Amino acid sequence: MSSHLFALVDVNNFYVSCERVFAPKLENVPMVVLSNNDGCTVARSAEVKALGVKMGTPWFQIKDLAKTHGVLAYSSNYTLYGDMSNRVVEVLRQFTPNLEVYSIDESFLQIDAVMKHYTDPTHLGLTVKNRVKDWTGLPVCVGIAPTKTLAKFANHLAKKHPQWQGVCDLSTMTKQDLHQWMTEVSVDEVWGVGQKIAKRLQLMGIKTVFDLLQISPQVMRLQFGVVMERLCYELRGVSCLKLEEVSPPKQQIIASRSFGKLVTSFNELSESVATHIARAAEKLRLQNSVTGAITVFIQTNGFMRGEPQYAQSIVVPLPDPTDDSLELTAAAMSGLSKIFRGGFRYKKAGVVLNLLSDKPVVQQSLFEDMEAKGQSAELMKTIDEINTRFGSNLIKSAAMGTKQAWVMRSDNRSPSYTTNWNQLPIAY
DNA sequence: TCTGGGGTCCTAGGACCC
DNA sequence: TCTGGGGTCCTAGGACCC
Repeated sequence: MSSHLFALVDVNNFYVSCERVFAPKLENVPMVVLSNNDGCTVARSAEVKALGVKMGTPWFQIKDLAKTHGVLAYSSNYTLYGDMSNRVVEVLRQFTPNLEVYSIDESFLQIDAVMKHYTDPTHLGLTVKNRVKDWTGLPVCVGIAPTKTLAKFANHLAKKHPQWQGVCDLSTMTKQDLHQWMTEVSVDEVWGVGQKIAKRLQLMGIKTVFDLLQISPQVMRLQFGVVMERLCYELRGVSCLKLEEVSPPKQQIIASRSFGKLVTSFNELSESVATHIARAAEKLRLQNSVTGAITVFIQTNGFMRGEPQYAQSIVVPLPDPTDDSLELTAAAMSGLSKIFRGGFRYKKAGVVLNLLSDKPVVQQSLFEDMEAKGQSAELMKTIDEINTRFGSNLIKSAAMGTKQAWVMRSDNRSPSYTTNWNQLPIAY
């Protein structure tokens, strides 16, 4: 098996750092960046994190604390952040073309092929970090490991332990040291473990990353599903998640906003929906795409207990796929009129453009068809693997549709196992 | 004894991410 | 009083067809 080496490069406190590049006097000043309507904190400086302010905390809840500690608050400027993000990626591309832009402030680099230019992975990491700082003014941390999930973990360690100067390489670490670090980090820090799963893990007595490492991936598969199974393999150093160099085409475009004030009338809602359609349609044309159906949704403020709640959405199919604002607006209005109810105070409205997939329309399902299309080898392998893992002839046949692959159990309870075709674990 | 069974598409909802 | 916006993937189950 070929072994990989991934580096995750992540800008520290991205939005805050962007603001600081253009206003150096903000360096070391406690500050936050706020979301739309100045509702939530979406970025916190290190000083504010140290005060215990969590990501996403509503601004009104920390206003007093902010006053006491002289915390400055900035409204967000996404144009600026997008521009800075591009600059960082340009610098990273100097190191390798094998790069995945994972989010506005994070990129994965596959670095095995370029390691020969460096004394060790840490050397590469430090070089990356320093060059990004020199060329963009932004501070980054680098996590290096044989899988993406472990690289995430390494990045987390790099951020928490300044003595490493922002670079943490797990690939050359001894097993004992790695396990020691894993016992010191809570399992909810793992990439892919959110609130709900963390809670269930807690109940099972799994508290640290190391605890999770002790459970076999097959067992976790039965309890939690295929995503968790992959995660467990990744923690063990078995790479299941590939580098996604070319970002797949979007499946949907969303435009939505909360209202500054609650609104009650159809007219107010229709005005905002029209605005959202205009923004979404612009994005749509920008990527030369068309939509075959749009979703319109409206909702009241779920935080207001005791207030009558209403949330509804509707899918409006379009007779012909289009990117035309007028047609889309007309469709959206007809949808809105169907879901609008008077007597409620609305907080949010939005639209979703459902993009047409360029995947083949249905491939008739049976296995022989796949054989003809030359897709059976991989499928057979997968079936074998599943049968081996579950210790019996669980799988009878398999098929593939537009979005999913599924397999039939030999006991005819079907479909027992469906999964996104491209997302099957690729290594064991 | 067992009320048809297999195949496909679609939607809703849950979970996660930044 | 005041609680973001934009995405992805996976699964279960209903509708429908023959």
